[in-house]
Amino acid sequence: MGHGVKGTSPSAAALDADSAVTVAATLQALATPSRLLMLTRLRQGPCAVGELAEAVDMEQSAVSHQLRLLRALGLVSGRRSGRSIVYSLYDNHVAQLLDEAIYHIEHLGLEVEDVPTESA
Amino acid sequence: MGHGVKGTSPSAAALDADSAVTVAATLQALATPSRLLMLTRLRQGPCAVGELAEAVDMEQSAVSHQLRLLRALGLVSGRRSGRSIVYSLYDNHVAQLLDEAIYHIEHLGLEVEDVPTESA
DNA sequence: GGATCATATGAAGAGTTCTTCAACAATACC
DNA sequence: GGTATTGTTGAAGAACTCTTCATATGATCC
Repeated sequence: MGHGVKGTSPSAAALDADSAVTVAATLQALATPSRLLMLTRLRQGPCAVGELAEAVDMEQSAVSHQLRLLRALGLVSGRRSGRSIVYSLYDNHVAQLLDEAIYHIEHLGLEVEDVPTESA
Repeated sequence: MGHGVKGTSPSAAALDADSAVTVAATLQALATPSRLLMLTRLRQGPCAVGELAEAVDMEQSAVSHQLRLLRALGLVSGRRSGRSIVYSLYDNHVAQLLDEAIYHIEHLGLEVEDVPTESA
């Protein structure tokens, strides 16, 4: 069936209102196709801005704006190298977060189910 | 330090534009404090709408609207029980996604770092 | 120094999203 | 049946997000 959660397992996530805000802000960063593409590209290895823009097919300016967001959240970091600036994922937590998010989501009970409240 | 990604590890997440949209949509569902609180509450066990509203301190109507979204994405499901409707996380992928997201994010290089592009 | 390349930044507009309020629906109780 | 309870739904507005265009900064090359 693919349904039903085991109940409160040991590592159940608990969250106070404050952490919720922080966590939400970070997840927001992964919640856009453009950023997700940028991040998965970076997950494969460091990459300069222009290159990145091409890889994900966005304007360079747009990429730069998004990079700023990602930087502010501590998800990526950039180092200048000659004229370009090379970005990478900040650390392995970011890489794993990405991997796991994608993995779980692709194994979910495939989107779009809207029957509001049907009784058997 | 706490920096640097090992490069392309075996399970590197790859994503085409289409999946990116799907994944982003789902992550969007986790990217709001209200929904995050609702989900972590549900992660502890099933719960009726009213109860949930109280638990996360939101208006019932607001909760209902968000539940609809979560339902549409296949993250939660509701079963009528008498007058109330009891919601639960849809399956373990959802629970794990939540746990892992929270875990990784709480172990990230703590938010807000804005130095745009510093050279060494 | 002046031109050029690579990136960042600011402002503005279109499009979304979240919440609230008011009304509606389904169930239970008497 | 009528009334109370519990949830859902729709409309409307405020707030926020993403992209684009134009311009600015910093580094390199001649």
